[in-house]
Amino acid sequence: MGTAKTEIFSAHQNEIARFAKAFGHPARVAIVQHLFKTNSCICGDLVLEIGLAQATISQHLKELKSLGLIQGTIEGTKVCYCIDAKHWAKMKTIISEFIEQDLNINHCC
Amino acid sequence: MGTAKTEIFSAHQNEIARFAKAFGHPARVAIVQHLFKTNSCICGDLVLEIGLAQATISQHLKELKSLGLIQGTIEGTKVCYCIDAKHWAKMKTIISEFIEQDLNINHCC
DNA sequence: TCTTTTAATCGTAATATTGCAATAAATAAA
DNA sequence: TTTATTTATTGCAATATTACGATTAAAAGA
Repeated sequence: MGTAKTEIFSAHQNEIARFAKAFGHPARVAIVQHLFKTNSCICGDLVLEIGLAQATISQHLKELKSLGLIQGTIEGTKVCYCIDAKHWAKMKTIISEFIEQDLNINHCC
Repeated sequence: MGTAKTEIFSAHQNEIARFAKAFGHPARVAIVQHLFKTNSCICGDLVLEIGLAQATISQHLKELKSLGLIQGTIEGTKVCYCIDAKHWAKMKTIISEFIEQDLNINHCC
């Protein structure tokens, strides 16, 4: 237990959940917002911008990176992070389709 | 630790994260999809539809209900769950605005 | 080379989440 | 009233997540 029973759900359902989970923490929301705002960013910026320890930010960045939502390029001793447009668009399609479902006309309750 | 430091983030960032988190588990994704498909539903249906124990489904329903995304009406010994159109629309606006941000033209990496 | 800067990783503690059996609660049906 | 039927709640175990200090790794600069 403690583990989600992913095997009983469809690949699509799991994919929606994985993307949604990525945004399920305010730090990751803030990171993404900051990357959109500046369109390029070094990690140190984020540590100052957001009030979490460097190790914690690095961990959140790793999660976003593992989903392909952001991408990091090494620039000397710094790492330049930015949104990965291609994967972001894919996520956008999948999540939008899910949340923009229309209700049928007839309600029961 | 183990607790997210919500206090250092804006109300808006926390709200995005809370909604996203609700869809961060495939069971809740499946529940929502089923409610949209049938537009009304009893809990027992969900236990059969999804392969989780009754107690587990009840717990997931509670989480969705606490965010106002779904609503339950008691019908005898059964409970009729459905999407709460008003709150769903609010969530849709908030999440859409977040994921549909546009990238600036200039990329650094 | 030695030091500084920057980010990743490791180790660990605290809390949250997931899942389910058992039980309770509430209504319907016999 | 007694017995289903159905869902919520409780209690617990297992795993995941969050956070951070300490350390490591890698490159830049003195």
